[in-house]
Amino acid sequence: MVTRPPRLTDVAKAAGVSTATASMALNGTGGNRIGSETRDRVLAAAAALGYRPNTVARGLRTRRTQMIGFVGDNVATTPFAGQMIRGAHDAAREAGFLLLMIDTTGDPEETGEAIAALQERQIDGILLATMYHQAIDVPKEIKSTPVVLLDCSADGTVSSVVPDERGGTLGVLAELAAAGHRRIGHVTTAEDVEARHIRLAAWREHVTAYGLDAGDLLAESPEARTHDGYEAAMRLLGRPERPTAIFCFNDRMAMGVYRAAAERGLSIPGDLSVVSYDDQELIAPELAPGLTSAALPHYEMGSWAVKELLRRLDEPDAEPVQHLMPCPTARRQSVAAPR
Amino acid sequence: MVTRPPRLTDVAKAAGVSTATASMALNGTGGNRIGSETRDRVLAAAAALGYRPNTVARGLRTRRTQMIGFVGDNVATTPFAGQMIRGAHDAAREAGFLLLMIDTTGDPEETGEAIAALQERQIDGILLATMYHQAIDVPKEIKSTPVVLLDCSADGTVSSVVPDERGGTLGVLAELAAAGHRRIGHVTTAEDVEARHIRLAAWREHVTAYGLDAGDLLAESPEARTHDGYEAAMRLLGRPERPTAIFCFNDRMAMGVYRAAAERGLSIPGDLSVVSYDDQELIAPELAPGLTSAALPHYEMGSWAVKELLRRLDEPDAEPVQHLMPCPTARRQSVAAPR
DNA sequence: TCCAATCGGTCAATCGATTAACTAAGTCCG
DNA sequence: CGGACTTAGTTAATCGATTGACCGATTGGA
Repeated sequence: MVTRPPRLTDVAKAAGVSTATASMALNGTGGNRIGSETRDRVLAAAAALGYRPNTVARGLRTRRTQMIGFVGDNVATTPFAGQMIRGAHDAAREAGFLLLMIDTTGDPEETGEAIAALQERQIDGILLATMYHQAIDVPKEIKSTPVVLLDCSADGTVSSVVPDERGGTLGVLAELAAAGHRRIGHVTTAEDVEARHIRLAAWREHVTAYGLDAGDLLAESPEARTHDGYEAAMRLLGRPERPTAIFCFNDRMAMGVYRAAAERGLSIPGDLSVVSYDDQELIAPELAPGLTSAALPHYEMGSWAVKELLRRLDEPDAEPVQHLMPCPTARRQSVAAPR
Repeated sequence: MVTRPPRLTDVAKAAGVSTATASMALNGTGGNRIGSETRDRVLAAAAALGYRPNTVARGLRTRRTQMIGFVGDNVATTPFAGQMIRGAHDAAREAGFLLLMIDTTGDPEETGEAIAALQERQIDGILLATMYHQAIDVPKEIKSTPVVLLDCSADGTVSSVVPDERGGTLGVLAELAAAGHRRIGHVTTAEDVEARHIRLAAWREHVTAYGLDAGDLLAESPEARTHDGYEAAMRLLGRPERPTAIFCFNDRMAMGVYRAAAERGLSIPGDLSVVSYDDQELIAPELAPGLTSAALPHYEMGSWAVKELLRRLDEPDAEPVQHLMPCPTARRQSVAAPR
């Protein structure tokens, strides 16, 4: 016998009340219109029947689906920023929301379609996430739907959260400075991304404060892969007056720097200290010696974004907030005093 | 002026027909009851108004939400199996479905709650995924909801897809055999997971076929992290008659094996060939030399699972299928002929 | 010529909740 | 005693689509 799941009507009938009463009793709405004895009867009936509200029906009536759309460019599916989803997921679930996820290639048209698909499903709000910190245009498809940007920022008309790249950079550089380093090199990518610019600028500021020529200490490669890091480091370590420490654009490049150091016969951290950015879980702690790295607070950003979104659902007219999330330094063994 | 999105009524009015007609025209339902001229008028009106159906209302009526629940234990949020989601996501989207994701810690009670939360939302089916290939009990909460297991298997009453670990193992071992290796060691974990058992058994079968004693060639560590691989390899390479090649339980352990080889003064692949399992994108291609590894077909499994689920939505009485997905060998530079 | 089938639609019930408007009974107080 | 409140509910409209039942006008066959 196929029994369909119980409806509110069934609960109401079992408790001997109207569906209106049952609804109010279960949801605690309607102020004090429901007697406590009646409420108990309804609750008991619901429990006995194993009643679970049909949120589709509820959503139709209330225009709230308790679902948040998560649109990301390769965020969900690449190893890098998964913690962003985890953070969003946890914060959402805590508030009784679920994440409806769409991953895109980053193509604006595709993003637009994704947003439309989510809006058809009447999601309550949208999280727009990118894989790397960057500036974007908010798609015009989002008109009335509340939105929060994750790891990207726009024109200031919507809330957003991005990592505090400058703070993170100064953090790991301070680590080196505290160990006594002055000649700190930088190995970076030539790609035109926000992260590169900010990290580079913060590093430049730091070294020029010591009166050093940043040009002597900078090495750049076309991309940010292991091999690019290797190449840049080989060049940097081949210069007449080599740096005593290197700050890498990210952990992947740092892996290449480790390789280059080994090839040049330099031990880390004895001959060369290395710090980096991203604190990727599959790299930074796994390298030997463990890599000191500024952590991208993916989890915290995801969580913050959901909370901000929920806040805006309650107060649609609140001022948009541009949030900078701190990047704490993950200390490991790749830093020591220079020889 | 806040204009609410157009409803079917608006389209019908604009086209001068009833909502019934408009609905049928837009959905192509009702056979040939709609004249082609009328249909065009409706379509034009819908396009002009920018009409998008409210899928919540539709879902209430049709009992189909075009959403699939994805329940995973840390799957979504760890770097490892993200491609599983990607595969499921793409296959779902192609069929007009979206993924409603819940990540759990693997705790059965939590999983039960996750399933209930999804069922409340009237998802059409559920994908139950685990991070590593393992046997599970299908939660009893899933009664009437169609379900497909991803990277895990159960009692055969539901469809499932898991990697063909045996085939994958034999694949990389064949690679070594073709290069001329006989004494092939195995570095593995002591954890009680399906993957360990199958890979170990396939390896044992392979080496005993040469009349070798598997015990001489096996080294085990408590877990499967880099350091565990390092320790096991150090022991294995310290034995009197060391293997000419090592098959590692996974890429993480292989990283440790690389380190051990370097420490013992053995070059890869000159003195020692190494093959592994998982083909993790942040490890296998990034090591030097690139690591030959049996790839876990996460994407394909995710995609297969969704297709199977959709099939079962159409034919609920179809026989459940237990699918083995092949693990192709990713060839790199870590294999050469023995000295 | 007349009945039945076909064509091209419309009407109204329905999915399962929420909630504004209403009601009936009891209470309070001048 | 009577009007105003309070208490504890009920009735019925509503959200926006889908779809079974129905209907009037043609067409076709006997």
